[in-house]
Amino acid sequence: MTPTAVPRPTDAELAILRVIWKFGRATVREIHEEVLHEQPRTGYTTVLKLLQIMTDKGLVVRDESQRAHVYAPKESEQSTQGRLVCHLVDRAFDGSATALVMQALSTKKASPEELATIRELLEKIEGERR
Amino acid sequence: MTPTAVPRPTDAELAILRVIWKFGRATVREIHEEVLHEQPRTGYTTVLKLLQIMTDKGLVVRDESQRAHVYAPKESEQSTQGRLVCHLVDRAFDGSATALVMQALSTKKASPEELATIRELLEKIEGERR
DNA sequence: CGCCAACTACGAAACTCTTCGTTGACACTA
DNA sequence: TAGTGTCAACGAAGAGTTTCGTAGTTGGCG
Repeated sequence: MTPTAVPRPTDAELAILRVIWKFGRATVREIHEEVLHEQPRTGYTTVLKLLQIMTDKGLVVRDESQRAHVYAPKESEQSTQGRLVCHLVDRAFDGSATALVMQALSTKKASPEELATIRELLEKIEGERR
Repeated sequence: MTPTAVPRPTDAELAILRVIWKFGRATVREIHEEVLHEQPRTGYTTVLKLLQIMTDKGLVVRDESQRAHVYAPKESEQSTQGRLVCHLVDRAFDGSATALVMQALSTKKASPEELATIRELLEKIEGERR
């Protein structure tokens, strides 16, 4: 099955996607070992099964030319994150991305450097408005 | 059962929470009619069942003094949103709230007024740093 | 009182998510 | 070639989510 629209990844799937994004491409074993750092109680076959499901869903693509299959993301990290943000905004913030931004800024601490980066982006957006 | 920690609401639960937040408190019928505007194919008993589950989970509190029970949020809208944002930040943004903010600002459009509001918050945060 | 409408409660079905045990295939090596 | 370790595939179990049909309860009214 090859769905046209890439679905939202689940929590366990995201844990795997984070590793694949980090490495670019990786085998099941590499992913498994990396996942163990975050979730020490994860079985190898659990990761494998997830990857098979994710391949069916179209979240990752699989290179089977080697014995140890190599997995790569189908979509960029940004695209996936964007979809997740949109979903949360619609679900919990009545469609207002600004409300989410305010919430995020209030809740979690950002370093001065990060604040400066956000400020730059703000100015860039405001600049484009004119 | 009365769990100590309030869990994250599911998607269907959030649709109901949005209505309750909007009204402050509401009966099943009121919630159902409001939900119909967004999800036209939702049965009355579906909403009722969800509310019963949400009561068990501690997402809402129920006033049974009237025949038509009245539901109210257990937690504020902000607290719930904060928890959801934290979860997404951890799951998909490697713990960086800034990355999520950047993504949200890039993806969805904000009005000049909203941008100004965000800018104010930024300055307030930067001010507290000193 | 007896009926109707509105309401809650219950249980089950269908579906997804997550996990893992088992199996069989493959390759290296002694 | 027989044994050992690594790998993917498969199936199933258990939990959670979502939906809704059905049943039982309650209040009001003729």
